Amino acid sequence: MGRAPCCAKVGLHRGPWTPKEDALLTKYIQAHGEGQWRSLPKRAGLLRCGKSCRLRWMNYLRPDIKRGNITPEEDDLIIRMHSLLGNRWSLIAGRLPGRTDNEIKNHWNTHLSKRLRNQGTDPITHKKLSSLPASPDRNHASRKKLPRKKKKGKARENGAQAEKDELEKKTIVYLPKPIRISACLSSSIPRSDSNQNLNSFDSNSASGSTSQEKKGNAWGENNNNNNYSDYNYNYTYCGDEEDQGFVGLLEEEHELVNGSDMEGQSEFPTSAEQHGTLEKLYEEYFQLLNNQESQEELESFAESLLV
DNA sequence: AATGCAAGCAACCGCATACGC
DNA sequence: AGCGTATGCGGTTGCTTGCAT
Repeated sequence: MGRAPCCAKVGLHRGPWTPKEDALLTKYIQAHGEGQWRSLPKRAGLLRCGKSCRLRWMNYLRPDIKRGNITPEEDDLIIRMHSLLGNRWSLIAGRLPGRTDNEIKNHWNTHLSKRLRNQGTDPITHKKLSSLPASPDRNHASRKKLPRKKKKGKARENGAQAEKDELEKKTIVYLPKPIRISACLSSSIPRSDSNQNLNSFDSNSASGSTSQEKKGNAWGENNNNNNYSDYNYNYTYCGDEEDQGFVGLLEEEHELVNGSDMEGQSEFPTSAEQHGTLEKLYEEYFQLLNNQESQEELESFAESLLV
């Protein structure tokens, strides 16, 4: 179906944001809340496209964002989550309060994948690399050797995608595709009312959240009663084939197994508790990894990451 | 001090999907 | 049911910075 570009490209600013633009955007969102990204720039007096505003806000300006200093614990959790979820950066970010999907993605591409490779682990499959040369790294080192081109675009359909497809054929790892829960639940939550759920946004909740959860309080009010329901809202898992795929994925992690009661996994901690979120999750996962008795528990843990 | 290269990261782009009409 | 719009996500690009030569 035809689709209008997200913005008229003419006359709009691009590239790095200036402090003035940041201030305008912040001020506007403080006053009016998030959402309505398309019309926001105009109302806020910004010469940016809505997409750009959203991204800037989500990845940089939100008050709850932690920047830099990714801890070894976070690293480890990212690696483990990646082994379960693949490149679902927003889902991974959703379990790391204050981290954005972009930050995690960048961190992965620049540090973690490299580290895994150095440790003899394939960063894509998380399996031990054979003696074969490592798969080509698509990050800077390799890319910089090529002349810079203005255009990208269909890269996915071309070389990169072909390479990826080839890899997937070899590894046969079927990842579940997250879908919006409203497709599965009869009582869907309306999406674009910027005044709804004002209290549901946890100022410490992760990025990668949907507009739904982000509406409202980004300013630290209502820090009690926080919830992470956006993932309940946004992602559920209701495909049979893909279920099997996911199980298949888990089965490849043979050592995985039993552990704690996963009841309540969908209940995330309040902001007061969030400091322990990462630690708890990590511990839970670690227990599962080390307990060889029940694969089901691990599966349910993994599913809880999606639901 | 100047230059080139690599790393890091912010931002852009296209696509997928939900939703409203 | 079909179409158009809004939003979110992941892949990719390109600018900035730091380091090596």
